[in-house]
Amino acid sequence: MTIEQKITDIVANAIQQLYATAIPTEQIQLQKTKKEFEGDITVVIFPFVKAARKSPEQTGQEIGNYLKQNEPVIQSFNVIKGFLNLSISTAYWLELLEKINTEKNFGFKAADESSPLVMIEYSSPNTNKPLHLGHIRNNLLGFSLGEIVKANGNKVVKTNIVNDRGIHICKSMLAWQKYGKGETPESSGLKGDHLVGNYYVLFDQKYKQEVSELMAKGQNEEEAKKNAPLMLEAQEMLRKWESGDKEVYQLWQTMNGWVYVGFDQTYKKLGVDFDCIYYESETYLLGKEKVQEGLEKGVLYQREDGSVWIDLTAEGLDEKLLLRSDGTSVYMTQDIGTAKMRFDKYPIDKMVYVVGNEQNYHFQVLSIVLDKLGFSWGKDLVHFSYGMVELPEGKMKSREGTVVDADDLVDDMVATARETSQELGKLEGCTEVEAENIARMVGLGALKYFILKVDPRKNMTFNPKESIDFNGNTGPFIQYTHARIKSVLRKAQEQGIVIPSKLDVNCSLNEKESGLIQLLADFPSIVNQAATEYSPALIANYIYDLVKEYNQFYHDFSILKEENKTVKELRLLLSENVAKVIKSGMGLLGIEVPERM
RNA sequence: GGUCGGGUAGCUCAGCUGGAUAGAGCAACAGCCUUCUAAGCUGUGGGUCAUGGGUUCGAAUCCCAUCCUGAUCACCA
Repeated sequence: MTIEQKITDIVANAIQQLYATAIPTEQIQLQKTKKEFEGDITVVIFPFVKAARKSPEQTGQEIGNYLKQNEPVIQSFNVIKGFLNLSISTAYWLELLEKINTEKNFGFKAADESSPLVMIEYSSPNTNKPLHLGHIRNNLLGFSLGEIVKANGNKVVKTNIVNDRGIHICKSMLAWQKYGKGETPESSGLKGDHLVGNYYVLFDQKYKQEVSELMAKGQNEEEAKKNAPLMLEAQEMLRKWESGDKEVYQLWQTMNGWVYVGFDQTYKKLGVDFDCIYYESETYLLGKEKVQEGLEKGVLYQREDGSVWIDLTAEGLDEKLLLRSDGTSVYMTQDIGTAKMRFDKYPIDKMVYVVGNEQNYHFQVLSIVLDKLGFSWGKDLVHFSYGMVELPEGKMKSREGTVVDADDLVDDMVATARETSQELGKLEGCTEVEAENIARMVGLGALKYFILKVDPRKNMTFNPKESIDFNGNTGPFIQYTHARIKSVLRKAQEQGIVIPSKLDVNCSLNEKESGLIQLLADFPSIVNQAATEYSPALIANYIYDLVKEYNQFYHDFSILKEENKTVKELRLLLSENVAKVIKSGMGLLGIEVPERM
């Protein structure tokens, strides 16, 4: 039972005793006491004044008195306006810290056999271009959500659906075939995904040329776009692919292979991974089957031209296409097939799709479609819908070359971290390998934290001209604090100090210390909230608060030079546990923390 | 036009299940290293919380309207 629950109960009793009124516990509002007032926990009195028929101040006094008499943990109180500020006893805080210290995975719940299985789909790249900043947000959010859901006692399966087929893939294949002169990653030294991406861009350029030529000859834009030879060729290529043309298929395999090697490097660099990867080329046919089933069941209907639709007007939505008139599949079809494949393999209790908010409508429809097709989890699938990453000028546009490449960005961040470390002379005495590993952690930490600290639902702005900060509310600031604590702990060990797990009950506590313990104690509920709200940002902001508070404490009080032994031990134990929570919290964001930096 | 988001300091963002004088960081300026890591700490300036109404003891937070902005409404993915 937490102190908050305890106080809530006693406040309810107090109101019952003092005013003979039963008050629902939801009406008992507790909050942390603001810094400028004395106390740790504050009870908001306003909701009770009606029952008390007294002024807020008087009511507060009466309830305060009752609490103090009936709960030894409450040491003193004061009432300011309608707020009852309670000071909690030192003994309570010390015990709380001891308890936190005993839990190695403090704040985390372990999953067992009977835990629900949550599948999280994220990343979901197209194989025609390299990953960019938008994908980075997706990948970081997906990975972090996985960690958070896991930490809340669920089994998690991370999955990825690779969009490896379709007209867009054929475009880069065609461009390579026509203009590539046999270029390979080996021959050019380019990363495979970048190489393929170049041909996708090239296709677009050549295609635009053709379109404008046709328009010059008198065709309107729509006609020209349809009739451009390159587009016709690409479509022909897709048909050949679908009919299993050997040459096309081989080209497709070769080029996708290049891309996968590139993606794997990027994923590895980002520190994200998957438990199972699906490929659209392997699932889209299954989707078609499932659509046929739906047709037979009468859930779907076929038009005269052979196209298959679902009518969602009863749900307030439109009619939605599931199969084209020529029998080829669309986006939705593939999702249905992938869903079936996953469902066959895993006992999925909850499915989470990490996909941008531009696809809100798609998932609204998908949920209903899956439900109608008989997937038990279809109805309450979660579309984790996150906002776009925008540049100061607006949306990133690959055709205009304004995309921020994922590999470049990570490399830049690591390089900046490396330079900063050198400038500050922080890594003297480290081996080159250690120094490089720290630069990697810090550079990546800066990028990851920058992205994850903002509310995922909101669009965010990234300014490539202003590099991501390393000071203030940033990943490196948090990592730095962790390194600092570790440094103190190392020194303590060198001095032969053994940090006790039991503290002297007579140990005194200053405000920073009790405040830190109180913050530490919040961690489990933050972890829980992050899962129910699907928000890594909550974790990020919490850790920042904790770290900010710790740095003030660190600045104001010395630890190893403290003369009072019990106080010194307390501060060490406190520091150790702050480091522990920093590390596990950052772990939930997929951010590593160094021992020194 | 329909549907769904978003509008908080010069900039990037917290706060949004209603509670005290709306918070951080960056940028600017001024301080703090013979003391456990200054990637830190302290201070100053900076706000009609888009606008107008409403509900309430109390509204950045809830409701309504308006304005601005984004996404979406494809036989694209």
